[in-house]
Amino acid sequence: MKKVNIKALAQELELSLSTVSKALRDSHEISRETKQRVQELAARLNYTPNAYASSLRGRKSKNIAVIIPEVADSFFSIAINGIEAAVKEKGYHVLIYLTHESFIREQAILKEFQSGRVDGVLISVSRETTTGEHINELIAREVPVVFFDRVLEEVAAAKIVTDDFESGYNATKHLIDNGSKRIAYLGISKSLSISNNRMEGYKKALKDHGLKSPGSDIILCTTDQDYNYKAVKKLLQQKKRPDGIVASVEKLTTTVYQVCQALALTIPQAVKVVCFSNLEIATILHPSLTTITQPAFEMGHAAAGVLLQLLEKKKGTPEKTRIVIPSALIVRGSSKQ
Amino acid sequence: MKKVNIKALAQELELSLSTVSKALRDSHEISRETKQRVQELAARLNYTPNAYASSLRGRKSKNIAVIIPEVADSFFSIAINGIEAAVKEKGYHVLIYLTHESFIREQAILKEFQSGRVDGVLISVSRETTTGEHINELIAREVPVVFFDRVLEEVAAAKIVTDDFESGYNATKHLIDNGSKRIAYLGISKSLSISNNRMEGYKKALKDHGLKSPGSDIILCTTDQDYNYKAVKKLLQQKKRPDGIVASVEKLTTTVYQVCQALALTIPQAVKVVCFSNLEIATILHPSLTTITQPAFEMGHAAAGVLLQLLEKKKGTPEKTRIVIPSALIVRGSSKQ
DNA sequence: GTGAAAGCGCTAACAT
DNA sequence: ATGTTAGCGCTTTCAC
Repeated sequence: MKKVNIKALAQELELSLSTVSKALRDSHEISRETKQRVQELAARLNYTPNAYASSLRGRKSKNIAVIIPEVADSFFSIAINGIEAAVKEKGYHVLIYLTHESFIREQAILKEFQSGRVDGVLISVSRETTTGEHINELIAREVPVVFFDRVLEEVAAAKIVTDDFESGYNATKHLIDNGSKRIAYLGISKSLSISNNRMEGYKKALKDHGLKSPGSDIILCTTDQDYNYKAVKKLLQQKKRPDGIVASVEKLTTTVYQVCQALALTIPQAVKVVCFSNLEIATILHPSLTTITQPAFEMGHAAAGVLLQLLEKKKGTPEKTRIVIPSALIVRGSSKQ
Repeated sequence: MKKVNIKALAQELELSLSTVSKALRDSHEISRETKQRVQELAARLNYTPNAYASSLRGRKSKNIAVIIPEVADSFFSIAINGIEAAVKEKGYHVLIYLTHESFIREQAILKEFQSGRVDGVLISVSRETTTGEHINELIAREVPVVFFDRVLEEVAAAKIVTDDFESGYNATKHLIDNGSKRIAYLGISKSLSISNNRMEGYKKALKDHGLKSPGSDIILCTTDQDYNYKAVKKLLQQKKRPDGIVASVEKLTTTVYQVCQALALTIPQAVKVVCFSNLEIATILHPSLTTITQPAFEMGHAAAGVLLQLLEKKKGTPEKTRIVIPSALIVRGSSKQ
């Protein structure tokens, strides 16, 4: 099939390239009549402009990158829905990049954005990421970056987050209110903003209620589920074991339930559990799972919204918007008194 | 920051554009010495070629599109992992498009690919899709298309599928073997390949074992979870209700468990359940869920592999590869005798 | 109201 | 071994 580009249209209509181009973009300097002829033919031949040719001229590809640790995770997949919803209206396209929690990959991915593959970047950093050099470099090249969920405070860029500290606090307080005396915290990184903030909230709640947390009650989980299983098992096999668990990420739900089952510890009688999770299926677990549910869709949607604003405006000073969308504690069976 | 492009490099080194270009691509017609100088400077200035400029010349953007109904679904999100793994090595980038099960959106999305935004397309069609016109049009424009999971048989393109018929058969037979006498099937579309094939397997299994299925035992679920809940409830409230359920998609798991709980029907004693699902969490449901688990990662990986082959080869006749990767029946508590 | 021509960044055919 | 040039498809001055 011969390709239909502006040149083809122009020849067919016996007009010049520029007239056709202008007509297609509905320029006021083209007569109504000509516009109509052009647009009609374009529709008939199913003309679609070559996005990257315009990109080359105007240095905007209408592509944005979304960099996340993982897709197979309800928070991130729902966030993508939000991003897509916001972006679609404005005609942008979404490129997905997975770091699999590796800083090296994150760097390599960002490197590719230095010459116009995408107009802007939405990122939730890997759990290994401790420095923002790679991101600053991108910003220096005038590629707008917006963080969502997992942010790097040291980088001056817009950030969309949830109230991690408060959520950690609330989750912990909820367990205390329901009778837990010794509460463990399952985190995923020493450096990650969300994990840390949630942990600080946890510590504050303990402190406010006169409870102490032996260092051994805080566990950093890894991407290796076997390792996590063993670590949690060890935690719950102690003579004086915790009677409450705050799990800071969804992936740990299965681990906690499995370990409890293996050790014949009944939830919530022996151990009460709250998990940060967006899994719809939490309702049908046994017992149903008390969760801190993050506004995943809204966060994705807001992050994309801010990025689009940055993109459509003239790129003045990098905006330092900060939006906080609260999470909700949804009480279910796993934390019952 | 001033942009570093080939021209900048050339000026700095006092070489011509083409020499630099060739040196960067490690051409044999450039002296070792020059190559070294060029590559050194490029590294130092952090030069990244503008992908879309090369795209314009060579009409390949190194972008591929993945079109799926939904990301917040374990099958599709795991499939994306497989796609990403296959594609990354070869330096391709992944654009994600969600149809939300709408045919109209699917058409609109494909339309955008007619002029080089992506080099190739991986698609799992929406449940509303019954015709392949939009896809054929793309193929006519020489954009390679590979189907995975949800295919359209009428379109001549490569297809990566799982053994849906056999899986439907096995799931049903498994329930029969475990004592179910009346088995319902929850599908999602009259036209969709997977739902149909699974249903045909279900019907065949019933027939082979001398069981009949009143038409009312086959329910087509929608994207409206409330509707589904009511439909399944109605199904199980009948005087002579089914004692087995084959649910053809993951989203229906929650519905089935909730309805059973609401009606005080114990799984598996009152109703046995098998669900097509890749949810890791199936193991900790109560009872744990018997599943048909699809090779999601492998299917995504294989589909991307075939597409890359199509892309790297000369685009001769559109290959009609068909790869079938079997699913596995994983027996757990929900179907116990 | 329409057209000619330059140029976005890069590559490849064609000199030298 | 290195350089010159044309052109990918499109937009945008700048002429007419």
